[in-house]
Amino acid sequence: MLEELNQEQKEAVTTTEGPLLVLAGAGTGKTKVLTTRLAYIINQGKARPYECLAVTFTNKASNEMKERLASMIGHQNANDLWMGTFHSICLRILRANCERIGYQKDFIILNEDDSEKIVKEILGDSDKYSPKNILNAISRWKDQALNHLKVNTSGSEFLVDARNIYTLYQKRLKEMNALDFGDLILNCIELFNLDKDILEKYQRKFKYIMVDEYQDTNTAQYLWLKLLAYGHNNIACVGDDDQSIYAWRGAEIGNILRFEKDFKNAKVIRLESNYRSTKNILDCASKLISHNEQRLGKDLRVAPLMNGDGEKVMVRGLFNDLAEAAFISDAIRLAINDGVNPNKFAILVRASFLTRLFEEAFLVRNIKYKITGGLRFYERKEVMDLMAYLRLLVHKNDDLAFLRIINVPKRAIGNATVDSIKEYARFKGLSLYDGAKEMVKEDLLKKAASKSVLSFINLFESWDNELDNMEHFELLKKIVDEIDYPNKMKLDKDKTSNINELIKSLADFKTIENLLEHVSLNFGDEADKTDDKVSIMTLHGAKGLEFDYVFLPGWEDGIFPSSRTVDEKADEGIEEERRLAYVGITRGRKNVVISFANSRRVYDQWYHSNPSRFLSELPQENIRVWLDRGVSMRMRENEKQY
DNA sequence: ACCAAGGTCTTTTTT
DNA sequence: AGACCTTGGT
Ligand SMILES: Nc1ncnc2c1ncn2[C@@H]1O[C@H](COP(=O)(O)OP(=O)(O)OP(=O)(O)O)[C@@H](O)[C@H]1O
Repeated sequence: MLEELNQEQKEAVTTTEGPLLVLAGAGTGKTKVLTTRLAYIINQGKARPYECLAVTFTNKASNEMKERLASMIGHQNANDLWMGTFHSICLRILRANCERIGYQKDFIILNEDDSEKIVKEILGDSDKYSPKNILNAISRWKDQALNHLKVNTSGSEFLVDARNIYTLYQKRLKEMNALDFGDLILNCIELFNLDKDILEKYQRKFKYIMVDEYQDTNTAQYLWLKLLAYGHNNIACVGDDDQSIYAWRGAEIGNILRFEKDFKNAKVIRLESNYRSTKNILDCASKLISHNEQRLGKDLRVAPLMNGDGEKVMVRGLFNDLAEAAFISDAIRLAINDGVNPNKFAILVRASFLTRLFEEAFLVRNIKYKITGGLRFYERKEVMDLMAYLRLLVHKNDDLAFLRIINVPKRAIGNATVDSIKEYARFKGLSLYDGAKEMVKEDLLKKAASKSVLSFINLFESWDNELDNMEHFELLKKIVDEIDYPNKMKLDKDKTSNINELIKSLADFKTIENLLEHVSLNFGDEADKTDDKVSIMTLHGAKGLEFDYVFLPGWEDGIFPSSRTVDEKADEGIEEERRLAYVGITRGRKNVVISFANSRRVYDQWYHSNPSRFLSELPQENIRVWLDRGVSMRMRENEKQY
């Protein structure tokens, strides 16, 4: 097990006691070290699997690590580990203990859409603020582990208002027995602070704690870890400050910078041998990231006896975005014809709308691809609608689900009726569903509306009766039929097939609640990595992955670095964009191609675009430049920008 | 309560 | 361009 590792890696694996930080650049085997370390602890008998807590950044990463561990420590052991994202682990702890902080065990988890609707409702007619901005403020507070009582508003009118809305928002959530995403961590911390017995139980339980991608943890996650690590003080974090790319979501690069101060007697191990990429790729990445000021600074070199110089990184300038997509997809087509597996290629873009052109180019050339990022399956309107039926079916107090579907498809229940139901339910302290039911019984609605509402309720009561006798996916099929969804909503073929997909996927879950939870935690649609497809994804989505051939299109000022970041966050923003570029380049094993286009269509309008400033930060001796006629790598002044 | 017409935003990244 | 929302007429 240890023989595959170098000296420093071995040291990191066998240093099991006390706080440990593995600080190392891309491709140095941080994840591999973490995985091996976990196996080492189990195989040495230092702890039982359920005494180990391992936090990964995504659910996908967690599944992959579990899979690799299964071959090292056995399937059963791998499954018994407490492994998952911060959110899924906190959820597990809260399900078991949430009554202590005033929630019922079957609390629901709201998605962003739901949260926004609640904020909108609180804001009412006022359009002083956008719900998005308010919700963003609330989420960032939660990332900092600040509940609505702790928020410091320091005089700004916006912050004061946002704080007041935060208070109302939490009240509303509690009424619905609901938590949002950020609450999972915040409430877990509050549970620990409130009940020392519960905290101590988990402190004793988790003999070893391990965290991947530590550079992208937020304050709340740090505090949570600190509470748990207080027991055995065995906490190992791995990360790379140069790969911190989630500050916009509340991640605190300070966590990794402060590690030695936060955890007394911490040992820091640096890994400097890169086992992934060629020298040309590494030199490009290192030079680029050296333009950042805020960094710890690390060396990165090709591991001995590995890879070698390889080919130079190509910088390709093209006339427009279509030519760029054609160039890349032609290159991939040719390589596939030569027998290269499509899954060796990745196209990594700054923003998900940039995947569009590649999708089209691939379809024309008959190249198999998979797109990750952008609108996810469970975020599609038609899927969310039907999920709302399932939500209301299992939780009659899910008011948001009720509001979503009470008149979808149209059943002649308009705003006036819904408002009167809201008012009545609020007055009586009932859920909207129960309120509506009672209003029908007491004959409090207009005649036509009453009839429609009754038939809505009757549908649910009939489905309730089937809940125990019928396979869930068949019940969903029945629901779709009875409300005549595809027909009434005039769904096209794609959307109808999404519905069927949803019905099929429900068959994989024991209960409807399982499906709902799976969706809330953003477990993807488990695309198997075994399939032979080109990956098209955002740079953020590519974190932790590696590919033989990596294409990085759209290196244009305004797109990458994104104009929004530049406007809003100036230097700090640019540095994070540069880290994103570093992440992109270091995904490549053999070959990296960076490209930019002179003009690009955005919102159906043509814009001239300047080459990204990052291009001029690459070392001349490691790149090979190929520009179309009339395309220059220098910036043009005074052109129309995005 | 519904619908058609017109207006507006959209695309930064996601647990 | 297209999705989404508001508006005013029915
Ligand atoms: N000692 C080693 N010998 C051979 N290959 C290694 C060794 N250590 C790591 N590797 C390989 O190097 C690659 C990168 O490893 P890994 O993904 O663990 O790095 P990482 O530091 O987590 O990277 P990143 O920060 O970019 O996500 C993997 O393919 C891994 O198998």
